[in-house]
Amino acid sequence: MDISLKGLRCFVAVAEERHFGRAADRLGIAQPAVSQQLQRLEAALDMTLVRRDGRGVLLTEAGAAFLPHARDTLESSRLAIRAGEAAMRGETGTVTIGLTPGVPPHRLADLMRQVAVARPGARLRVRETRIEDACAQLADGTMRFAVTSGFTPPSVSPPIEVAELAAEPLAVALHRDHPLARRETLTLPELAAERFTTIARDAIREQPFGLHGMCRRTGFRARKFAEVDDVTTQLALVATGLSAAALPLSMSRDAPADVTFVPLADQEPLRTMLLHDRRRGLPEVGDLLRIATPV
Amino acid sequence: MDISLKGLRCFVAVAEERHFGRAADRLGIAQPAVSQQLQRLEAALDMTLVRRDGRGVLLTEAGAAFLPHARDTLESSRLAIRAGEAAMRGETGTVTIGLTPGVPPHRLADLMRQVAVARPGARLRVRETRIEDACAQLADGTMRFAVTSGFTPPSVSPPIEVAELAAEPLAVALHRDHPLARRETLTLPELAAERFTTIARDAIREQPFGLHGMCRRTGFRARKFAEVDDVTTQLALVATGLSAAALPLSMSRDAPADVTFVPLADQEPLRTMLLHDRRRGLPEVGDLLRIATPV
DNA sequence: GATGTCCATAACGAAACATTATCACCGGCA
DNA sequence: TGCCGGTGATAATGTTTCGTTATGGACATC
Repeated sequence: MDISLKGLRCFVAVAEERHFGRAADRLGIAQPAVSQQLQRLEAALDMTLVRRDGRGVLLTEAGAAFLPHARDTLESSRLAIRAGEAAMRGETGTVTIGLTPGVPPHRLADLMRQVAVARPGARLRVRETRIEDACAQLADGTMRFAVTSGFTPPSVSPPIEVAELAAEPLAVALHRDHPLARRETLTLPELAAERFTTIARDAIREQPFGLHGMCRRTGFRARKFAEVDDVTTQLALVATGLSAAALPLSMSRDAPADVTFVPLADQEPLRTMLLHDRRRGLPEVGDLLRIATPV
Repeated sequence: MDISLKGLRCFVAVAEERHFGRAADRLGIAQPAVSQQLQRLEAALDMTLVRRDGRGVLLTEAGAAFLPHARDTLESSRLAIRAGEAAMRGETGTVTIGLTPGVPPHRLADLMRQVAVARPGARLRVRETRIEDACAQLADGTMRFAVTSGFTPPSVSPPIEVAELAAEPLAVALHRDHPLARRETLTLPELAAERFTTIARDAIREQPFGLHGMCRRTGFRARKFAEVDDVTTQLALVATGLSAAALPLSMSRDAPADVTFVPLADQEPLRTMLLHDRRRGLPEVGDLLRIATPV
C-alpha cells in the first residue's frame, strides 16, 4: 500500500500529542482508528515511526526525520487547495517564470526587465523549481518560460526549446581572511580541507550544477558544513569564516563585503539557459535572446 | 471527504497526459478508476479541475493553479520517505536550526559561528519554516533552536523561551537611480506609486513582518510587482529598477551595488528573536545570547 | 450515418477505514 | 503480591472507498 494524507495527519497528531488518545480527540476520530492508520503508515514505509512505551509514545530516529516532511506535505496540500480557490475567485493573469538555483541574479534582472516591459501591469511570479517540474509546467502552459543553470543543457522533450544565454566561471566563495582568498584561481583538490555549505532543499532542487555534480564528475569528496535553503543564507555561513560554497562567479555582486569569490580553474563554465515552449508563442523570447546574448 | 495523495497522483497524470486513458496506463490502473479518483478529488475540492472536451482534456483556471501545488505535495511526500530512510540508515547527528525570512544574514552568521564552535564537526541544517512549524519542531526536539523576525514577539507555549537578539530599522530597497533613493528616510505613503516584490512561498512563510503585516497594520495598499521565493531573487528584481522591496536595513550588506536601502521612518523596528526549548538544555544558548546582545 | 475515440456510468468484489467493545501491558501503590 | 488506572493493540462489524470489467453516450471524422 501507499501512504495517505490521512496517515500523515494521524502521525503528526500523535507525534505532537505524544499520546494516541489525545491525537484521536484532536482529529475527531476514535483511538483505534489512529492506531490502525499509524500501523498502515508504518507498514507502507516499512519503518517504525513511534516507540510505544507504556506511558505515552516516543519518536524514533526515523520518525523524527520523517515528521517535518510530513508537516510539509500536509501544508503543501493545504496550499494547493488555497491556490485553486484563489483561481476560482478569479485571481488570475499571473505570468509565472521558472528558476533553478545558480542563475546569476543580474542575468535574471536583465530578463525580468524585458518581461516587465513586454507585458506591463502583469503580476509576475518567479518560482524556484527543479528542472523537471519546470519542463512539465512549460508543457502544460502553467509556466511561461524558465531560466536554468547547469553544465550541460538539460534534455527536454521536443516542443520545449533551449537557448543558451551565458556561460560563466564557477567560483568558490570564501571568507575574505581565508588563506586561499587571495589566489587568482583555485582547483577542487586544493579545497579538500574546506567544509562546504550547500543548498539542500532536501534534494528538491537537485541539480547537475554545484557540489553534488562536481563531485560526481571529478571524484572530489567535499566535506559538509551545513545545508541551507537559499543563497542568502549560504553566503551568510561563508561569512562566518567556517565554510566555503560553490557558486557562479557573478554572484559576488550580491555577496557581503567579507566574502571573496575565487574562480575554479578546473571546472567548466556554468551555462545559463532559457527554456520555453515553442508551441505557445512566447513573442517575448526574441527580445529576451537579443538582450541576453552569450558572453 | 478529504483529498488524497492517490487523487493528486491521478490529477497530475491526467493534466500531463491530457488524456484519461494514457494517465491510467501510466499509473498502472484502469481508466474508470482515474475518472472516479478525479471526480472524488473535484468533489472534495468543490471545484472543476479539468474540462472534458470531447477530444482529450483541458485544464481549468483552478486546475492550472492547483497543478504545481499538487506536484509539490507529491514531491514533498517522496522527500518524507527519503528522509525517513536516510535516518534508518543511521545518517543522524544533524543539528537543525530554524529560520524565518527577514533575519539579517550577518546576525545569523554570528549565531552560526557560535554554534559551530560549540559543536565542532556537527552537520548543520538551516531550515526555513513558518514560526508555527518552528515551535512544533522545537517542542518535539527535531529542532535545536530557531531565529525569527517580526514586529511583536510570537506567542509561544510555556516551555519555549523567546529571547530578543536585536531590533533594527525596516527599510525599502530601491534601485540606485530611483528618485527616492537619495532620501534619508521614507514613509509608506510616499511609496504608494511603487510596485513591490514580495517573498511568496505561497504563504508558507507568512509573517507579521514585511508588506503583508505592514499593510494590515497601517492600511497602506501596496501595488504588487512580483512574488518570488527568496531574498536573492527579490533583490535581483529591485535591481531591474522596476520594483521596490521591504527588507531589514542591514540586508543592504548583501545587496547588489545598484540597490539602495532607505529606512522606513514610520515603521517600528524589526525584532529578531531566538526561540528555544528550555526543557532540552541547550547549553549553547547562554553563549548565543552573550555574543548576540540587543543593538 | 457508420465508425472510432474518449470519458462517464453501472455493477460488483476487495480492501480500506471507521466504529464499539475488549484485551494486554505497564507503573505505581497499598 | 495483587489491584488499579491508564496506555495502546486487537477483535468484530458495518460503511465507504476503490479497484475491476462491461457498457453507454457524446462528439468528432469520413
